Amino acid sequence: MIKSRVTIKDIAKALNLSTSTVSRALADRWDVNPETRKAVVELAEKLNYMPNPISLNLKHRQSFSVGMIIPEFINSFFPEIIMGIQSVLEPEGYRLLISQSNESAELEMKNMRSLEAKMVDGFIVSVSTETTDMEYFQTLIDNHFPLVFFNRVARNVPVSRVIIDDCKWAFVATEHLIEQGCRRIVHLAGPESLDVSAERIRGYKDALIRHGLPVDESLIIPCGLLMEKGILGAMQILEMPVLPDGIFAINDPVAIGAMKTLKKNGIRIPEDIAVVGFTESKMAMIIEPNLTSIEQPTFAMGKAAAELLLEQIKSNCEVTQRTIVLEAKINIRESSLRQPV
Amino acid sequence: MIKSRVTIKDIAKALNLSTSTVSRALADRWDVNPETRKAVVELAEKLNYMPNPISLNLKHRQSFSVGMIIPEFINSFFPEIIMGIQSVLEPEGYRLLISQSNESAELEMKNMRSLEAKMVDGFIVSVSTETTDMEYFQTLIDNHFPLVFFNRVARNVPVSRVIIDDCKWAFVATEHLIEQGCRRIVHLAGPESLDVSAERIRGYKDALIRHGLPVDESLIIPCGLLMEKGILGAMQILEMPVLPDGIFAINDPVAIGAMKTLKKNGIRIPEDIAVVGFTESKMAMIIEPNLTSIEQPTFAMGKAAAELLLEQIKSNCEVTQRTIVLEAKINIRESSLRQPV
DNA sequence: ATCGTTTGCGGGAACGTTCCCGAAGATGAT
DNA sequence: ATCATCTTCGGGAACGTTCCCGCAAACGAT
Repeated sequence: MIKSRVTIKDIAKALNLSTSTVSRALADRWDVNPETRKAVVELAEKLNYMPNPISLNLKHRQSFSVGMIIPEFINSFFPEIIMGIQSVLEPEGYRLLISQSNESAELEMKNMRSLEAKMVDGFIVSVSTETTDMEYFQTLIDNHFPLVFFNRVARNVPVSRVIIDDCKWAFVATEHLIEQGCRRIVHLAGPESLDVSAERIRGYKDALIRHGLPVDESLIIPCGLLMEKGILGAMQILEMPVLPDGIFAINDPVAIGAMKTLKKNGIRIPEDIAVVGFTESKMAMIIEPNLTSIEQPTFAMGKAAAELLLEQIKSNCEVTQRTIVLEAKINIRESSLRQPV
Repeated sequence: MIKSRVTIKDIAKALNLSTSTVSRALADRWDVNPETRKAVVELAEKLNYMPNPISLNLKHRQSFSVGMIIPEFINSFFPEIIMGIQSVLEPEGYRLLISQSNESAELEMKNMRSLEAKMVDGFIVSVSTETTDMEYFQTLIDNHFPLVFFNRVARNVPVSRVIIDDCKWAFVATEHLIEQGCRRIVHLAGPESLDVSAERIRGYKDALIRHGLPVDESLIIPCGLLMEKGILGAMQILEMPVLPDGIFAINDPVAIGAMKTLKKNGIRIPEDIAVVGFTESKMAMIIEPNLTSIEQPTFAMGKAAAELLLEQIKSNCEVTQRTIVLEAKINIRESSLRQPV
């Protein structure tokens, strides 16, 4: 490999200077003759000198890279968050190492250990559905290792996080259905292990109670996060003695799976059953009727998470445990529109 | 930051050995007393010693990371490829640094230079639609810098690539429409700057000719890659004096944009116009009717690209210029099915 | 002339690791 | 007993950079 880059030594030798002086000249220090500096800078330019980042890392005992742990990135949710993170990290000279857990706690742990061995300066994490053991995270925190959770946060761990108010927006989604005349609303719930699932159930119940509707636990169907689960959920709905007139789903794929199944069984949406999803996806605009959904500020979320992490890294890891709650919004579309707003 | 890791020195000091001996013991060299080795290994284990990758990088003058340049990753196409790449790179101890060009040649260049400064050991690239200047790539090749293109390859550059036979599969898609009885087939074409666009046009024309159909240049509508472009394309179609009876689109988003517009204008799919997309996406199964599409072997593509690159890196960058052509397949669904197969 | 002070530069250690080379002590052969 | 050989280990340079320290020359002030 002929990748012998120009080093500071080459410049020093060419100009008959010491490496120290060249280093200081390039760093724009005061104790170097303006003419010397000029010569150094010009030669560096000419030779296309780029400082070797690896040796700098060794000096600083930092890798200037951060590890990201996500469950998947086939849906556009996490890619959009990554874009937000990169927009902060890139200008600051940090690299992002992305690692998928495929919803497996074991792989999640393996990836984190691997990234730790690679000396990342911090972690940005969205936990898998399987993750229950918080010991490792706790150890990181105890060692003041920079760590930020987003979206799916670990329970009972004192750590910085970037989230939306899932309860509130589940409330908004459910309330919207009620306003559209729904009186018997099913909730296709997420995995129990996830904090967001519980929060959204809470918001769903709150909305029912607020509007004087009964909370019927049998209307809360544990589903999951995938489209296939939505199909299964819809099949359970079809077997109900009394059909519901509204569905609030944990996310868009589940909502869409349910819609496909219901439609196939001759149920009209939104006339018979109105549907609302969560976490805006491209698919919402493609399914017919278009899906009403809660839109999360993905880019801003990534941005905030990265900023929070950099703050921790740069502040020599003082314990700046903070929770940032971002705003979301509801996109009302045909799947829930029974009457003009 | 209390990230003082255990170093080889710590172990040496604790056991009253030299760093050389500890290094050799951990590297399982022959010239070290079995008892000494045992002591070293055990203490390393106990102290949870992890070799500092940065100092190793400095020694090897390699960063053990590869840069990836992609136009976007909101669609699932590139994420799936990334997964394929990671499956190869991870076990070999290489990191992947992903960088988006947002279809901008300028940003693409900026990102590549930035990654070069970070001393990546190679590049895996899918060029942006804007990229026309191949000089930089040529320079890399001249310097024997490890480089692999996939999917969207640079023209006229002698370099390794991983692709599918776009011409062939465009042929298959078009032929399928012909077999379904289509006689007047529109092609919603991709950006002219892209190699794949030209290849798919060629395959489209070949199929028409092979089946004795006229090639009408006015039926080739330059579109782009986004759903919005598909909508515009469909609007052009609607203004045609004679409507076509089939559409072959450059990709799924364009096909779906077109379908939505056509449906809105009362055109039945596939009865009036049959539609085929390209590069299988999740959306194909969601749009109604479900979209017939050409499915690319994304994971295998990423895997092959990574293997090709590692081969170049490890072989000290000998010029192993190779082109790997992978198989694809057609998924026939309702959007093109006029008669049972 | 003598003494501080400024200005500009170089020496060398350090970051954590590997690896070449040499040096002991033990062992074997003559 | 002598010498070659094997075994086991340590010294030290190197990777590219920064940074602390010290040193010399030039300068001004006394």
